Amino acid sequence: MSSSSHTNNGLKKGQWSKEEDELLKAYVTKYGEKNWNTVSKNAGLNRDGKSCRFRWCNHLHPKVKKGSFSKEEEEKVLQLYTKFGGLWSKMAAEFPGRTDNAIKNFWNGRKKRKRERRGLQVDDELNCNVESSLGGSSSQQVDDLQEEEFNIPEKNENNFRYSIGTSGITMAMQSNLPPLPQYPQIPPPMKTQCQMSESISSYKSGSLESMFYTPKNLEGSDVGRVRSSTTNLVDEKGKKPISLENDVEANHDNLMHPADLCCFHLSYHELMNIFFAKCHFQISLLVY
DNA sequence: AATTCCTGCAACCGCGAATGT
DNA sequence: CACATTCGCGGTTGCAGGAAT
Repeated sequence: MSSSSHTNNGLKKGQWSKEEDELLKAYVTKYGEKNWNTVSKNAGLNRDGKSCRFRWCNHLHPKVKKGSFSKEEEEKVLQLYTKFGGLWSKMAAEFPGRTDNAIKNFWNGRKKRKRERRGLQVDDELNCNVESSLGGSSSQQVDDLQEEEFNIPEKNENNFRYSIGTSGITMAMQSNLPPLPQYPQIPPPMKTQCQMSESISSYKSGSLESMFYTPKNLEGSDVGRVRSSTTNLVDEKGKKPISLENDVEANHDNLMHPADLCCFHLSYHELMNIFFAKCHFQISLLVY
């Protein structure tokens, strides 16, 4: 993108000059934010109407806040993402001072870095290979993620390896587990729409995200298949694959609320184990 | 000091929805 | 009702400047 480039109809493209900003600001302040094509003509700007609108809405509007996101703002973005998914304009509507474009840039920037660090292909994320978590390579991967994203200190390192990251909490238990602590009894899990037929507690490891944010459509609804090797998550029609990352980020509507967890025969001990180990993390971190 | 790499972010593009004629 | 125009959104690109080598 060159600051001096032009479109094929002679309109200017690229970076805005101070003079152009002043012209646009003066015009919009006087005549208001409408009919952007006439703004570009009448304000003496050799710019596309869309470009004028974008410049005003994202930079010149007096309510636009510039600069990097504070810690509080980062947390707010996270909250809004869990609420709206990738609907940037809706997020911006509840985020005074920040535009949809700014929020989108912030989010995509983080996501890009995260992916590059992990060195994962999207296809890899389609697979939640239960066995491989015990192997070593993938636990190294989650360790890296853990350190880089959240800086979580290891506890009981000889017995547990767990991590919280994009695809949720991954936990690989090794063979010499200590006895589980005693927790108050809870009623047996209820069977609901998913009708998982086996106890998920029999897994040695897996992605906790699949427990909390579970696609309503789990191909085949067959725990045996899930356990044996690969979990294929698909959309409502059962055709389009859903990556674990996209479970939350792109297919928010297809996800079950954590409150629907009762559809699984999930081991209470296993859940408690994870919660007590990492209780200072909010579940919302799972989508980060 | 020069070069390469990385990151943030401004801006463009295509598309669908809304509105006007 | 049909078509044209405008608007707004989300995805993507690529520049600029700082950091690392």
